[in-house]
Amino acid sequence: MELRQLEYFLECAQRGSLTRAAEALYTTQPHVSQVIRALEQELGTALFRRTGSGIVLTEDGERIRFYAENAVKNAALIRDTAADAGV
Amino acid sequence: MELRQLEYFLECAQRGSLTRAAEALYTTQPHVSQVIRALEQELGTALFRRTGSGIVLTEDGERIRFYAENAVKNAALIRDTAADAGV
DNA sequence: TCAAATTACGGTCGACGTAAGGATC
DNA sequence: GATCCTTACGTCGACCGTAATTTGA
Repeated sequence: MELRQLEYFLECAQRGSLTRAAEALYTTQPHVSQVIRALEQELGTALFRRTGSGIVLTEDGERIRFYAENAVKNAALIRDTAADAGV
Repeated sequence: MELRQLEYFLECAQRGSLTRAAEALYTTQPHVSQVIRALEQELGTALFRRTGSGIVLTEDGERIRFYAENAVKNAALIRDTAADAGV
């Protein structure tokens, strides 16, 4: 598991679409699909249900979302702390 | 920034030595050195002071440590949540 | 049938190891 | 001079993009 995967996951969860997430992340939709799928395989559970017109969080996905946000937020705090220290 | 870098950082901080951290992480000491250095460059600040007989956290390093622990802990919670869901 | 996701595949860049080179006590 | 960290360098695998295929309303 890596932070980038979690960032991709959160963007997908927020937008409800791999295509929109890919745009927001400045990458391609197949790539987002690969990253999410790798995360699901690593965790051994589906995070989204594919609906044919987008994606919807599964229960597992919703449970994980909070922790993913925390992890990403703490990474941001690290960057902020380092930036403040540099000033 | 990636979780693996933060895990390396925490192990180094805890052991006070790149060599010991490398053993604990099942990798080589030059690799740990590279990872830490890349993190320091990305953050634009030194996290450790090199003493010739090990390493010591700088003030910036100490400030960041707490957030790194939080990020890694939340990643662990994600794994736990997924594992419980699988049961 | 059409939009959205998946699979296949290839190039390139980074992760990681080995070997050699400083630095500090 | 022994021990620790750093630099240099090579290889192999992963990341990410393009193209083709599949899926579901």
